[in-house]
Amino acid sequence: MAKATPTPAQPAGLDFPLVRRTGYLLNKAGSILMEDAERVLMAQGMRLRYFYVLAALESDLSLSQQDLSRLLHLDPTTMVALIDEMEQGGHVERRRNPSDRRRYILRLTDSGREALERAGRAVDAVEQDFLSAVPAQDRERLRALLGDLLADRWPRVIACE
Amino acid sequence: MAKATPTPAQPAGLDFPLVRRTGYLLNKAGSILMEDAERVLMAQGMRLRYFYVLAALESDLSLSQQDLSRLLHLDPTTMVALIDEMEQGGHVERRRNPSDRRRYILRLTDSGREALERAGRAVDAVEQDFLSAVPAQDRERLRALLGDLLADRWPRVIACE
DNA sequence: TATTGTTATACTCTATAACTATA
DNA sequence: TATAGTTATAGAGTATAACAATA
Repeated sequence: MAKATPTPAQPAGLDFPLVRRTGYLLNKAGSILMEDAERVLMAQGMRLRYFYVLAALESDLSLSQQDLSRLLHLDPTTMVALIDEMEQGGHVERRRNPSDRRRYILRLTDSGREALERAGRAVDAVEQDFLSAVPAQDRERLRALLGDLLADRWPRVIACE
Repeated sequence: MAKATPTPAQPAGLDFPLVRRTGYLLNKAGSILMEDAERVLMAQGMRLRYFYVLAALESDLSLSQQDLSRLLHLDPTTMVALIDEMEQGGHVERRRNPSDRRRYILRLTDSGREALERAGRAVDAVEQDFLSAVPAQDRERLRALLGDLLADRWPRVIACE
């Protein structure tokens, strides 16, 4: 509110019709942020989707692989390979679920918890850098708006236990 | 402002730490919108990146293939295949640039202009549907915020000539 | 019969290197 | 020498189908 920006969302030096579409901007912002995060995490031997899995497992919900794949919108078969890599990296453990022996219960290891924290700090920095063009109040406003927009779009099933 | 939303960006039924990251929300919003648009455009024999190319060519800037690839952040070699398809579909024409015979000048055909309009309406509908969860004032606010965030991130070179 | 995890496989997308024609 | 466009090709990512173990 304090900022006087009567000008439209048309940035310096670039004028083509897509730039005035919220959808295109949303898409672009998301992919830029993803690429930046991926680049920073790579330096830690980490990847963005590893980070997503670690973050999802932080809440002790007894998630299975397919729970995870639904939650993160990844194919179950790619989740197999993903968890393979993360288990080999020592960040995640597979235990059989005693009450349904088809499923695993995935658990963070101590090393996984450390990696999560380290990656979290890196991703924080990337996000803050990206969002620094806008005052803090607007950053919070943006987060709230996005939360509202996505409220009905989260995956239905997050089966625990 | 009229809406009383003291609640954080934590949607109904889903609580895990990623959901409170603006970066994750941005990413998710962008990819959902992209998938929705792709699905709708498919029914017209259209694709989202065709639409991007058509929209970029609407402004008569004498863009070459590499201009386009820089503008849309696509590899020059994928741009070749892309323009091949669109030329075969009759939406785009390649003409040699007389002042630099290495380059093409890409032009919309009449059919391409029609396809652009039709696709534009479809994408409008998708965006409006996605954004309908939020009042019009906030939609405009969102667009302005995203525009500010991206102002410094647009590709440097948009050679016209 | 349905579901979880798994493998093998095919398909799409993207990136790399080498070539041509122009500059 | 450098650049625009092109081709061939390799690599990553993703999706499909079939299977074993369990429910």
